[in-house]
Amino acid sequence: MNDSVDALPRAGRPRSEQARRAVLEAVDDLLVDVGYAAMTMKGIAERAGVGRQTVYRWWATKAEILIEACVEDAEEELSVKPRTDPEHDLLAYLTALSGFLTSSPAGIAYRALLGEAQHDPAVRDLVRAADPLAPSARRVLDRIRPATPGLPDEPLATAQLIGPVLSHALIAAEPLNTATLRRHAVGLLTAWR
Amino acid sequence: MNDSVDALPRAGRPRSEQARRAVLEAVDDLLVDVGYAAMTMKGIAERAGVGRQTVYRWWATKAEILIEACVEDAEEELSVKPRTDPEHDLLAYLTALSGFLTSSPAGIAYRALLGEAQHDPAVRDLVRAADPLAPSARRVLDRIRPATPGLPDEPLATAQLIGPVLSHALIAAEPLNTATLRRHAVGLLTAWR
Amino acid sequence: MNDSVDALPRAGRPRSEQARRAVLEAVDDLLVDVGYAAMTMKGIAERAGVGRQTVYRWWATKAEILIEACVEDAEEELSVKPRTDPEHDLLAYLTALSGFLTSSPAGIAYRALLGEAQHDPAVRDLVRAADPLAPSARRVLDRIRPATPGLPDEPLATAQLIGPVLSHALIAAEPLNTATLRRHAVGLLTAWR
Amino acid sequence: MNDSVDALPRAGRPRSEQARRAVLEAVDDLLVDVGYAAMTMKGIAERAGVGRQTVYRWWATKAEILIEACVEDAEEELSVKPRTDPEHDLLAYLTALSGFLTSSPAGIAYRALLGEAQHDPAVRDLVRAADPLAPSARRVLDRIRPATPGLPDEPLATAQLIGPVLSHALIAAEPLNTATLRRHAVGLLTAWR
DNA sequence: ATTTAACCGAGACGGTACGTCTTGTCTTATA
DNA sequence: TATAAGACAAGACGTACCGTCTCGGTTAAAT
Repeated sequence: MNDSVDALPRAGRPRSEQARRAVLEAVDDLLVDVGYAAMTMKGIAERAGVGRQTVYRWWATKAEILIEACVEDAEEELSVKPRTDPEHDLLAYLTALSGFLTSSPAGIAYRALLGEAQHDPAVRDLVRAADPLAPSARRVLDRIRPATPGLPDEPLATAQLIGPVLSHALIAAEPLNTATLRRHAVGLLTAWR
Repeated sequence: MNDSVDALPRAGRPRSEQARRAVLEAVDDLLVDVGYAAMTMKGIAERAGVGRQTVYRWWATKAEILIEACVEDAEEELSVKPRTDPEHDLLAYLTALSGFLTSSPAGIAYRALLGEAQHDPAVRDLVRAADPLAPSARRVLDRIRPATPGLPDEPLATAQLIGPVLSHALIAAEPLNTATLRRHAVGLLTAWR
Repeated sequence: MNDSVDALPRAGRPRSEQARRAVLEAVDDLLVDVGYAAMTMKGIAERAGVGRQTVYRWWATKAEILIEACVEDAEEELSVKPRTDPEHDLLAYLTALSGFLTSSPAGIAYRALLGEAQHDPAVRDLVRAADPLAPSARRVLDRIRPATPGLPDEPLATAQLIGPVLSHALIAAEPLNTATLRRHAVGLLTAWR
Repeated sequence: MNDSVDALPRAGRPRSEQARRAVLEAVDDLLVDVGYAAMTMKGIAERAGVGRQTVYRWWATKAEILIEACVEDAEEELSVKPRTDPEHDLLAYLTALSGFLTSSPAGIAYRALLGEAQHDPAVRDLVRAADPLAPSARRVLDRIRPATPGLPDEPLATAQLIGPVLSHALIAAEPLNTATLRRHAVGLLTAWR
C-alpha cells in the first residue's frame, strides 16, 4: 500500500478529516451513554455536529461506523507482551481478553457488533472481515506452539482458547475471575501438550 | 408457583389460547422469513391475524415472545440420550449443540436473543433466567463426572464445553465439522481426567 | 345528503374531529404568519400539535388542506345581499371580490392556491373543482340578467366580470379603488345592455 | 446605466457567456420537461453542465433565471402588427395574448412566475418590474384611442383588456376560443366608445 | 336470563427515526 | 478571478413502526 503516492488529487472539496473524527468519537460516546439500541444515525450526526448526509455519504449503517471506531483499539488492547512460560503467556492473554470484553469501550462495541451480527448477515460479514480477536489469539498460539505439540488446527485452537471467555462475557456480561482463567489456561495446556 | 391450582377463574372473557398460539407461530415464521431485525410488533400482529393490543397485552417486546416460543424446543432438541463411554457422550451432545445453534429454528432464535442481549440489559436478564443451554450441559457433565476427576467447578466446565461451539456459531454461523467436534471432546477429556 | 344515516360505523378508532380542526386552523395561521412558500407539512403538524402521519393520512399536500380550510369562508364572504339596481349590485359584488382577494385570509389562500395551480396540475384540478369564485359570480349575473339582454354566455360573462379585478390582485396585490370599480361596473352594463 | 461604455476590463477570468447561455437554455428545457415546481437550482446546474456556485453567483433564485429567460420572448410574441379597424386590432392582440399564455414556452414561464409571485413578494416585485404584458397592451390601446373616447384611465383599461383572458388562462390553462375573443373585443369597444 | 368484565379485531392517535433530497456555502484544482 | 467538482451543515420530505387510545363486538363467569 502507498496511499499517499497513489492518491491522485480528485476534483472538488476533499473529505473533511475533522468530520470523520467527530463522527467516530460521537459513536464511542453514544455507545457508552445510551447503548447500541438507542444509538441512531440521526443522533450520531447531531452529537458529532455534522450533517446527516455526511454520515450517510461515508457509512451505510451505525455498525459500519462502530467497527471503524473500534478495530484499532481492539488490536492494541489485546496485544499482551510475551511471557517466558506458556502458562503465564496464556493467562496474560485470557485476562486481557476478559477485561476487554467486559470493561473496555472497544470491547463493548465488539459485543454489540457481534450481537447485531446475529440479526443482520451484512454485519456478520463486516465483523468476520475485520475479525478483531483472531490476530491477537493467533500470536499467542504461535508463541506457545513449540511447547504444545498437540495444539489442534484452526479454527479449533482459537475456539478453545477464546470461546469459553467470550461465551461467558456474552451471556453474563461479567469477567471470569483470575483463578478460573488460570484453571482454563492450565486445562488448555494439559489438552495440547 | 402453582398456577394451575391458584388460578381462580376470573370474571370476564378468558384469554384466547388461539390468539396466543397464532402469535408464537407468527414469530417463528417471521424469524425465518425476514430475520430478527426486520421483525416488528406490528408485523407479528398482522401475520398472526391478531390485534396489536392483544400482542402488547401479553408481551412487552418481541424478545419476550421469541423466548417463550423457543425455550421448550431448545430443551428438547438438546436432550441427547446417554452413551456408554464419555467421549461418545460428549460428542453426541456437542453435535446436537452445534446443529441446534446453526440449523434449528429454536437455535437461531436463541442466537438472535443472545444478540439482542448485547444491546438490551432487560433481554440479557430474560435470557439468563430462561438459560436454555445450561441444563442440558449440566446433565452431560454430571454423567461423565465419574470418569473425569479433574472436571472444574462451574461456570468453567460449562464454558469450556459449550464456549468453543457457541463462539464459532456466533461468529461464523456455521457448524464445526464432526472431526473438529471429536477433537474438542477428546481435548476436554484429556484436560479433565 | 344524510350522512348520519348512511354512515355505517367502521371498525377501529374513529377520526378525531379535534385533530381535523387543529390542522385547518394551523394552516390558516401559518399562511398569515409565514406565507405559503414557507409553510411545510412538518410545520403544520407541529403547529397543530398533531402527528405528521395524521396529516398525511387525510391530506396529500398542503394545497389540499388549504383548499378545505378556505372554501367555506370564500362562499360566505362573497355572498353580497342583492341591490335594487344592477349598477349597485355589480359594484357591491366587485367591492367584496376586490377586498376578498387582497385582504381576507381566505382570499389570500385562494391566491396562493391559484399560484400553486400554475406549478402543479393536480392543484389546478383541485381549484377548478372547488371553484370558490364562480358560484357567487353566477348569482350576481343571474340577478342582473333581466336588465342586460346582451349578457354573453359563459365563460365570457364571468371572465369579464371578475377577470380585471382578479388580474389586478394577482399582479399588484392591491385592491382597485372604488371609483375604478364603479367605472368597471358601468362599462360592463354598457357592453351588456 | 451604460454598462457597455463604463465597463472597464476587470482583473481575473471574465464571466463565461457560454455558461450563461447554458443555464438559460436549461431553465427553458426543464420548465417544459418537469415543470416549475420540480425545477431546482441543483437540477438546473446539472442540466446546464455548470457548477452550482456559478448559478448562485449570477442568480439568487430560479425565478430570476426564468424571468431573464422569458422577458424578451414575451415582448416579441405579443407585438402584433397594427390593423386598420379597432375591432380587428383588438382581436389580433387578444388572440396573440391567449395563445401566448396557454401555448408559448415564454407564456407558460410567465404564468409560473405570476404563480410564484403569490407565494413570494420578491418575485412579485421582479414580475412587476419586468411587466411583460403591459407594454404591448399599452401600444394597442394607444392605437385605438382615437376611436374610443370612453377609454378609461389606467390601470382599468389594461385590466379590462387582458384580465378576462389572463384569468381564464390561469384558472383553466386553456385558451378562449376565437368567437369568445371577438365577443370580448366587441364588448370592450361598446363600453369604450 | 341478565349483567358484568375482560377479551377480541381494527385502526387512528402523537411521536420519532428512517434514508433521500435540495438548499446555499465552502474548499479544492484548473484555466 | 471564474470555473466544474463535490463535500459541508441544515432541515423538509414522505414512510414505517412505536406504544397508546378508542371504537364496536364477543365470550363466559357471576349474578
